[in-house]
Amino acid sequence: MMTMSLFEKIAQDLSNKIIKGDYSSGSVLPNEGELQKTYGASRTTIRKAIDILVTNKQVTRRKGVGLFVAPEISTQNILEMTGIMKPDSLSQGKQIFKEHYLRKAGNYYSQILNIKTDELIYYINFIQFNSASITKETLILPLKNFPELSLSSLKILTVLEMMNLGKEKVVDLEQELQLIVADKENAKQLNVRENDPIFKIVNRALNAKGLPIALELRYENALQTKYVVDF
Amino acid sequence: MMTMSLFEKIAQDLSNKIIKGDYSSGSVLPNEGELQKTYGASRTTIRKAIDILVTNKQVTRRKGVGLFVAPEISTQNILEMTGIMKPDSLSQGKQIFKEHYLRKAGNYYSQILNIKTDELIYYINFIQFNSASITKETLILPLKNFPELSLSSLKILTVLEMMNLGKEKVVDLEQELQLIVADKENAKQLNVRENDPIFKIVNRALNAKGLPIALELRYENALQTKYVVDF
DNA sequence: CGGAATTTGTTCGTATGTATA
DNA sequence: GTATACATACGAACAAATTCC
Repeated sequence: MMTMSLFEKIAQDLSNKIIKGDYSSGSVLPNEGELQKTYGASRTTIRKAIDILVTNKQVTRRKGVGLFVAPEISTQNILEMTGIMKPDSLSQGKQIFKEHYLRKAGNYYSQILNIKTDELIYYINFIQFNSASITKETLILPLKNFPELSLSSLKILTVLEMMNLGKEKVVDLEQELQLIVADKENAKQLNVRENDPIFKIVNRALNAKGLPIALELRYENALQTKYVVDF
Repeated sequence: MMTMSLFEKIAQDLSNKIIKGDYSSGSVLPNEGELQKTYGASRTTIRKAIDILVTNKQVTRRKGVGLFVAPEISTQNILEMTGIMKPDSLSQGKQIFKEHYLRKAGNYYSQILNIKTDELIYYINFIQFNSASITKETLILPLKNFPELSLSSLKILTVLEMMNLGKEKVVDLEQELQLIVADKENAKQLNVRENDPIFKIVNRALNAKGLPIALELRYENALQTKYVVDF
């Protein structure tokens, strides 16, 4: 029987603990210093052990922050990602009101929102910084549905609250979650490289008759986010 | 003919590449990890190869930083060290305006500057941080030569430009380059240990008559600087 | 907003055990 | 037996990102 080297044994042990659920999914692992004490090993050895787990996608590292269990994607996670539910830690993020303007719907949005191509829409861009990731949100609101919208008040509202400001109430939400690769613009705004995987989430807010009254686009770095899937 | 061992062959190959100029003088060599991949050898072997080059003074090592080609000292280097010429990479350094005050010349400076002991001089200290090293500059300007000096504007000026602000133009520069050991004060400011070797550069700015009108002292860590000489 | 503290990232320094020619 | 080569392991120094106060 081959004797395992120390760093392999530590990797094995940590892997078991993660599988057993000793460290809650999506939350922190002890930092390297703690692990050194726990296993009585040097930092080099600890890091080699974690290298294995990172390769196996069981653990993710974030410089200046710490080590994290890489969780599977779940219903809970999807709800948080799509903005239906916000985890406490995420709601602390700094939101920056990037830009907003009125424009004509054009072919693309007129189809989705079921309006004429020359109808006016509010086009609003947010960038949300969390400790974990950057999210870009684009909110598209047809002017006719939101005639009294005060753009200066947008900053403090969640997207859902905003949608409910309109003339018609949002009673349903159609959602679409896609894994796409970043184009040049997304790469810059989300601080990732081109062709890195990113999540695109489309929320269509519907009224009681099932007609669309608002559209929300969200982009989120798929690698840095805590929602990890296999690529 | 003896067959060379692997580490000797690697040393030979690296040496050739340095001589050929594949790695620019004073800049980085691939790190040990890269060299392991390049030569398909273990770290021990790579280190033995580099040991040879270090003994031959072709390479210097800096813990936590990397491997460097050890350049000879040259006219170019001396010009850069003395501040006559600034290499592009060095000019990016952060300069901190440490302290400045008016004081009497005293015996020491009165002799060098050919003024009376109780004449007033500006005494100005800079600390310059580069990624490679820390340089301390002391500038001594007799008040009578620089009556309209605005100390708040000093930060954005190079020492040479500053000297040319005075009543009398600098037409010549006497320079002296010494290798000394750090005293307590220098050790602290340059972030070296006491008795570490440091360069001391004295620049005497002279007017048309050959009389000194300003004095500049520069101290630089001789070990961390890219100008490498034998100790 | 700036500086100190924390944490991971990177790299060299050193030592030891093992296999092999 | 000795020199060579590889893998492992512990340290230290420096760098960069982030968080905290």
